[in-house]
Amino acid sequence: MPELPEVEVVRLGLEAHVLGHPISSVEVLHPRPVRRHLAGAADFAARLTGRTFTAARRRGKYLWLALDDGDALLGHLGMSGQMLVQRPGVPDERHLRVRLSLTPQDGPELELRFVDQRMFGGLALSDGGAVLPPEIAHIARDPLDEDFDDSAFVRRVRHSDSGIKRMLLNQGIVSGVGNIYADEGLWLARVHGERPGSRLSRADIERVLSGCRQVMLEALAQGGTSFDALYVNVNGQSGYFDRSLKAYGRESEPCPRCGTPIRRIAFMNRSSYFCPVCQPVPRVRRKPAA
DNA sequence: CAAACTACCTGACTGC
DNA sequence: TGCAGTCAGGTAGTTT
Repeated sequence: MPELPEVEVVRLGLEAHVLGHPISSVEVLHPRPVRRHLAGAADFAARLTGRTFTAARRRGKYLWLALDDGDALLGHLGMSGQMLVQRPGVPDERHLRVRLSLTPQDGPELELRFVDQRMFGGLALSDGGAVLPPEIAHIARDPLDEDFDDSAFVRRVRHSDSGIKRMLLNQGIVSGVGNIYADEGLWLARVHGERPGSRLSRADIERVLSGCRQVMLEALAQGGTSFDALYVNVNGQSGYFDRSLKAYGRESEPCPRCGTPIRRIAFMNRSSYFCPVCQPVPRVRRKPAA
């Protein structure tokens, strides 16, 4: 499940491999991943053909490839998306959805392939989106962005009665954090995800932020190992998941800090994992007497 | 107007 | 063996 670190690894791989090579053809094999391109698949293909990528950028879990004329190819990996850089002739992946053929001035042809089993992700051509696509103007900066405003985040959290995990997952407040890293960051900070923002101290919120940063930087360090071989590791998977998670997916296993079994609860149609001792469940707030 | 809910998708897995 | 049901979860759109 690609969250910020996985998307950043993909961005680094794209930056290393696809910039400066004219797009010679575009093939859309399934309409759904280009559904956000309202003019349709044929227009999507026609408008990309002949153009060249000049930069690979990211905000949160969105990434985009700037084009030489100020537009951009905007992408999101959704739940299962991958960007693969392949030589032509390598057999198509089972869930290959879009193929961009690139023709470098010198050197062999390349393909940028968008592969996505579940098709929650997608690609679109963003008019004027080279610097920041207008389609994602509502997406907040992510905690690894040097311009992320910690004190504004703290203020916003403390002015809301929403649970802290809900706010971590709200990409309009802070981007890049998904269910997995939210649980890990909260575990590191020893804060329960259902504690209302308004009842957290400044220090609590700062610990949550730094917890999220820590776990995302660790994942990035593990996932960003080698992408200069072809058959790029531009795939939205980091080796982080199985190895280093402390809480997520570890129901009934001992908390690495105190040994208490990790608990799982339903949350927003998904799961939350936490240590009931390190991260005490907030006392249920009683409604004011009528 | 913010918060909460639902649709979108496929494949791995579980239980009968 | 087969098949229905459940789960995974980011985002946008809808409802409350």
